[in-house]
Amino acid sequence: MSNNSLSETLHQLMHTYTNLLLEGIRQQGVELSVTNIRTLKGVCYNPNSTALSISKHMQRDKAQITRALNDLLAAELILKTDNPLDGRSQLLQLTPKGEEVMTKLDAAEEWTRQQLTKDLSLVE
Amino acid sequence: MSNNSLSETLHQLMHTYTNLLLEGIRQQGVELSVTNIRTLKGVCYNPNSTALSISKHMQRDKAQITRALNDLLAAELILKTDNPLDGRSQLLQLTPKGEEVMTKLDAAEEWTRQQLTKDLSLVE
DNA sequence: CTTTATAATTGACACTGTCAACCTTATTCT
DNA sequence: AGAATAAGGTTGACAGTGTCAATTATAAAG
Repeated sequence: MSNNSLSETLHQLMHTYTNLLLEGIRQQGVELSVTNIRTLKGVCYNPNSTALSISKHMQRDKAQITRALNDLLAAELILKTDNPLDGRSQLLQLTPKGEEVMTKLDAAEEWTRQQLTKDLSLVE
Repeated sequence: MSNNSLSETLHQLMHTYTNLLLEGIRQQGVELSVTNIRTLKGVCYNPNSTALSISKHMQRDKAQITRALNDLLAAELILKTDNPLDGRSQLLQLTPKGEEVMTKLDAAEEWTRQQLTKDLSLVE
């Protein structure tokens, strides 16, 4: 009768989580897509990262990373500096504004986790 | 340093699972998108379902359901019959071909679950 | 110095999710 | 009954995500 497959459970969980996360992010006054946020976090947690290192570390398509980084640059959340070791790539780092956003994201993520836990506890 | 947030974990899990699932589905010779498959399963597990009942049961946008049902109709996996109780809606059911695909999907999903478990066991 | 490999970018496309507008049929209210 | 309102379904439009192939510029190898 009802469908309790792993697949459906995961999709539902992801749907719920993503919408909660976006709500939390908007509450913090941040106007970024989830993809861009993940990329920003990638820059934050990988010092001296390049586009490729983030792509590999996060197992995401490098085209996607390039576009996300452009958005983050336009929003002045990250900086690109020439890589002294390789003229083809640039090193990435957060701007102060990027750091600010990161703390807001941490708060949003923690709020989301609490909301999700709350929802789950209702299921018991 | 590294990013072990719930958000990133969920995204990675979903990415891995979806790709495995698609691989399993293709192995079974089925050429449907995940969305269409989920909708087919919705029809299967909700007898006498209508587009709206599936939309509500799966918490998905009814526009999305309409389009998925059209794809499933075109693939001759489901049938629409006039709803005798409401001239606005139609009842949905699987065709024999749809039933066949469902058994393949069950196999694909089980295979996917095993692959995922295998991957997880490697992490220990 | 030519060939080959790598970092990054760009274009193109499929899939997913969401919202608003719309059409048709039911229902409700006088 | 007839008008107003609600509900089922469809369509159009768009943002976001993921993937692949081709391209450009630089580095490394022979």
